[in-house]
Amino acid sequence: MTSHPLLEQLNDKQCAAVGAPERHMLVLAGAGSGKTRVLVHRIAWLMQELHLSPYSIMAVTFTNKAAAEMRGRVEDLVGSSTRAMWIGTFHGLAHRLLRAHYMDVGLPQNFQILDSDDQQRMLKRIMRSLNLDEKRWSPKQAQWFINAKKDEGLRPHHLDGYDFNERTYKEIYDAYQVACDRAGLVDFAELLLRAHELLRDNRIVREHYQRRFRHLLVDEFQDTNSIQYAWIKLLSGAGEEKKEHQNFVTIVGDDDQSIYGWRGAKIENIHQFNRDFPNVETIRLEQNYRSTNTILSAANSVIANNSDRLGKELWTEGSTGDPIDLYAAYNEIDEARYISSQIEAWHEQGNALQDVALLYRSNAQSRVLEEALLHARIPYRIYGGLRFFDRQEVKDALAYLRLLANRDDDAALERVINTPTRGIGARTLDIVREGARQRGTSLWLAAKQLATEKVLTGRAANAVLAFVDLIEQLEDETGDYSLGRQVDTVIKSSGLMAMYQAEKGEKAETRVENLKELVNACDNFDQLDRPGEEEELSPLNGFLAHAALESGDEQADEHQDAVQLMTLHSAKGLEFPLVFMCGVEEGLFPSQQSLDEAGRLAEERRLCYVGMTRAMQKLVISYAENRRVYGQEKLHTASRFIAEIPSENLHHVRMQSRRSFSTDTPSYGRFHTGASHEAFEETGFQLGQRVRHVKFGEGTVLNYEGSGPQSRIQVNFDDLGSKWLVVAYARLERC
DNA sequence: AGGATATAGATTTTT
DNA sequence: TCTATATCCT
Repeated sequence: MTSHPLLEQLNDKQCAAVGAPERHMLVLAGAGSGKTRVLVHRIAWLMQELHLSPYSIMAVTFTNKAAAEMRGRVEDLVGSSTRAMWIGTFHGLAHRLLRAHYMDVGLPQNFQILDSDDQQRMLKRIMRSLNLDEKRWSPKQAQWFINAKKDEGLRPHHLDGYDFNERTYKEIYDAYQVACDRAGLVDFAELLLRAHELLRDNRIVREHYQRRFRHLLVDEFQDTNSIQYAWIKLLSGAGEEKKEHQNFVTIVGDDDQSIYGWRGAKIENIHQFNRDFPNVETIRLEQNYRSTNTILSAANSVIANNSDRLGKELWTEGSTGDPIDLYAAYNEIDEARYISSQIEAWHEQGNALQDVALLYRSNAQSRVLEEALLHARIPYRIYGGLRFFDRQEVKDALAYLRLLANRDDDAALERVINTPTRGIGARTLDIVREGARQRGTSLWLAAKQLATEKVLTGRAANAVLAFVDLIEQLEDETGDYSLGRQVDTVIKSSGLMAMYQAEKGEKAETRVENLKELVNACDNFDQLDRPGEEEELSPLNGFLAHAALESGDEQADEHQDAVQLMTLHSAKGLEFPLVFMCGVEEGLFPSQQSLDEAGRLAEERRLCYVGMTRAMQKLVISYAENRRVYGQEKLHTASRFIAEIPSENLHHVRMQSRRSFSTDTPSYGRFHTGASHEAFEETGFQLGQRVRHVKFGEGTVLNYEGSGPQSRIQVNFDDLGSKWLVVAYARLERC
């Protein structure tokens, strides 16, 4: 292949993928192998070399962030607009399809999207109305059930309902769907399912898109669920007879980084792809441009313990690098302190804090880490908190807007009919709900009718009518306002702003700020600036869709130099020079629950692989031998994943560095107040160490008091439980 | 309507 | 142990 500007600075494998002739392709892209680069260059190649119009290309991702990055990089590369290209998330593109064909799928033009919080509230109401035993059936489980079925492409009538549980869930699913349909509401799973049904059942629509999209590219393919895969298959026309058009699908993914099986991702889709699509060329990207050799060989060794892999081994031309530090902490506080001391050392050597990531298995672990960072005055940022459009006050405001856009939106009405309180209590609402149920109408209409027909009387009727008036008047008044001004008026006239202003405390102040920020966001919301949104959609509906589908990840002050804290899951796709993997203990990572179910352990191991391969220069793994879990002190052992790392790649950190324990705040921490750690270590024992007693047998050092030979030491004996002993007399042996 | 008290439940997350 | 929510009071 002769050199081409698009192929410069790519390795052979990358070139093969970018410059391939038109065909189905499976790109197995290992961590840090330049996956996005390949995708972006491939799209540019299709346009520049194969002279394809951007109109005929669709690229699908899972997150908005990935979609935005891809579009930006393609535009930089080709230097022209990619507006006609469909680049987006599965949900975003499905939404687009439904908007364009709302009549074909039986939705009102102004249908709205329910996020998972809305969905849960909706289910709660429905389950109440079905008079289900609330002890036995929870909205959470019902939500899980329904979404799982939708992800499998199943409607209530597909369920046989043989067992009692399923029969009840089926009933809930049914009632929920009826309620959503009546209110013009679509949940996330429904977006995908409805779009799938549209393509499946409507030949004209399907063929239109098949003709249009000659090339389909799917990122993070290992995370696709059944309905997403079915979607791709339909769009590509795979397996269909007599086609006058030929479509090509490129999937990019890494089976070793599939960590979302628990929410329906089907790793098997990668295998299935080879069966469903003819003449697939598989290209492996195994050269890693991120990590040191040490980190890669450790990660390779760990993942090698999984079976059924497509097979891939990362390598690098880079240096060996430092060994992986392994710190066996006495407890979680010790672990956090060790980490913060290491970060201080890193920072003092002139390195940036934002280059450091602390990764943990579960969110609950962040608290202790935060305390230690706070104490050491190290700034930090936690990834994946509550997002802007998910905040209570913002959702309240949006619910008013939704009601303006669509009076039938029962979920929105329920949320704000008495927020702020306007004398419409539970009793009145019950009557309205019942009325709506009997008449088969929306809550809005029922409320209005019941109040006018004097079914509701006195104060209740007046309150309901006042609410009805408020909404109708708001629509009249703000109908031709700019979006920002409209929202501003709604927030003020509804009394929302006043309600939050009346509350006191820091929390209330932020809420007021957030409401103002929402007005700001509306002012800055420019639909014309949004590629792929050229279909007619009112500014209000455009903004509501934006809020539901892109709930706004980036928080403020992200430019401050700060350590990043996040779960292993949210670290996927990111990289950091220095990475700490914390709490690498049996029962925590792999998690206890994953040990019970087949296949889950392998996913935990992939998660470990993902975590390790985030590190560029240095990886530090730590675990605590004692950890408080739900208030209970528990003994933990090192995770099996640690034993899967070759010992030549590991460096066992034996002792605390001196400075890490020079803390002068005695109240900090639960243990060893008074004596210093160093003084204790003079006794020859360490916290967490295994010891043997002539009579009591073997045990682990838990705690100590005092220093020198007179110090007392607490040992948790394997057979007898914990005992306090005086070091000088106990004649303990190390073992 | 709001404040105090009981009780369950507690991986992982994007859209 | 901590938290979110449900229920019970006033």
